[in-house]
Amino acid sequence: MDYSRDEKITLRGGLSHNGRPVELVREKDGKVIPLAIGSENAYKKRALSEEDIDDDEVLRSMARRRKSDKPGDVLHMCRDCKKEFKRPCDLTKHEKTHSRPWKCSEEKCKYFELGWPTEKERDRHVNDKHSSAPAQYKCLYPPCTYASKRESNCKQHMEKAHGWEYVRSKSNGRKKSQAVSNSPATPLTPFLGTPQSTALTTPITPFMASPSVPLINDFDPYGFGTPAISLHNFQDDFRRDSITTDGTHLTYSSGNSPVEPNSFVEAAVTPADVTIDHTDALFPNCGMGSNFNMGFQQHTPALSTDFNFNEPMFTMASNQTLGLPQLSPMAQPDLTLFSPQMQIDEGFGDAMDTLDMQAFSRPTEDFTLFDAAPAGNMSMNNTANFFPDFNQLGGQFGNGAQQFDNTYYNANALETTLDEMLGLNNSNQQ
DNA sequence: AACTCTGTTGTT
DNA sequence: AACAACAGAGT
Repeated sequence: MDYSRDEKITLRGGLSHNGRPVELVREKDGKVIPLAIGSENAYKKRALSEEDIDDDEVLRSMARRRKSDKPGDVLHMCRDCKKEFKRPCDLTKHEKTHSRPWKCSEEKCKYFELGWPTEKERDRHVNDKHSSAPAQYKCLYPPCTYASKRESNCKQHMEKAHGWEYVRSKSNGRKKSQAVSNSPATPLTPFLGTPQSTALTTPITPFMASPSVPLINDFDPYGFGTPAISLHNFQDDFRRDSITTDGTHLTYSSGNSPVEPNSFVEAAVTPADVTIDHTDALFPNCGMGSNFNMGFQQHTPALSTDFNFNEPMFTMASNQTLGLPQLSPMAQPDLTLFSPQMQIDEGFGDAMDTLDMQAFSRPTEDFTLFDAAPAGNMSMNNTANFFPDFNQLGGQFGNGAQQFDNTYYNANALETTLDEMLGLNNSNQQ
């Protein structure tokens, strides 16, 4: 390695300075570059067998800096591979790709020694390689039979193979397109249709939607079609921690992967531009885990005028009406533990009386739905009111005061909708 | 700062 | 094309 005259080699750090051992660094052009320390963890780029990165790689890495990075930004450099990160926590995360502390439990597996950078990756690996019944994410465009153990791959498949367009819940640094944020035109273009929920497409799903269930007109700009709802066993721990929609779909996702075949309520939704992201508001302390979130994201302004709150927001297939939003194509992974009695033309009674209700059988108290709350906030203390069928059957939610964040939606409008919904439950079952 | 989700990109 | 690994960014 050549060093020019404008460089200097110095000792930096030390436990009293930055908590790290003193290291030899090279300073050049205002940059501080740690010198190689003979680490056994020298960064191997993706392929673990690849050779150590060379100077070209360092330059490429530098070139990848974003334009938005200001010159004064303090970058945090990995001592092993010299990669830089804007946030310390990103460096911390990156360093895990060297230490790989999460080990596979299978002794014969190479990842028993090697490990994974994150628990999630380790779990995903176990699902991929060592699970006797790995979770599967299925393509929801019938009759496509694609399935993947990876949710992201399934999503990618549906986007590429079927033109599925959905609004990301995170921009990941990319600017949201106008179409997403403001214009109804693009997201509502009905071109390719929208994948149906798992309940509609997977043979294993017992709760098939009735083809005769009418669309909810104003909520079906995609021709999304028959709403359906599935009630899967609530057994094991409930580890999904979010349900989101993107204007077209609701999506469950899991806080831990792989997900055991948990059960959950699943439904197809008419694609109102609604994002559910604060499930705690609907399921306070009902045994689904404290991180189970569902909430509402307000309709995009341009679409709001089309939002007909006089129409039922949620419905379900069969003869049931549950106050549940319909779900998304990604309401996955595949759930293999279905109760045989969960048939479409049966009520919930049989199933709900048994283990399916266990998750709802927490102690509870009665509350008033939308009890006196400050304007703009809805305190929703009796979640069971959202699920009168459950309630009638003896299912109960735990109590817990939750609030919707009214920055996400128009509280009055939603309340109106919910009133309609509840009214529908009482008098308009299909 | 950890966790989470998602996009990008390398590898198979 | 699909799988896999990891980084960027939001919560």
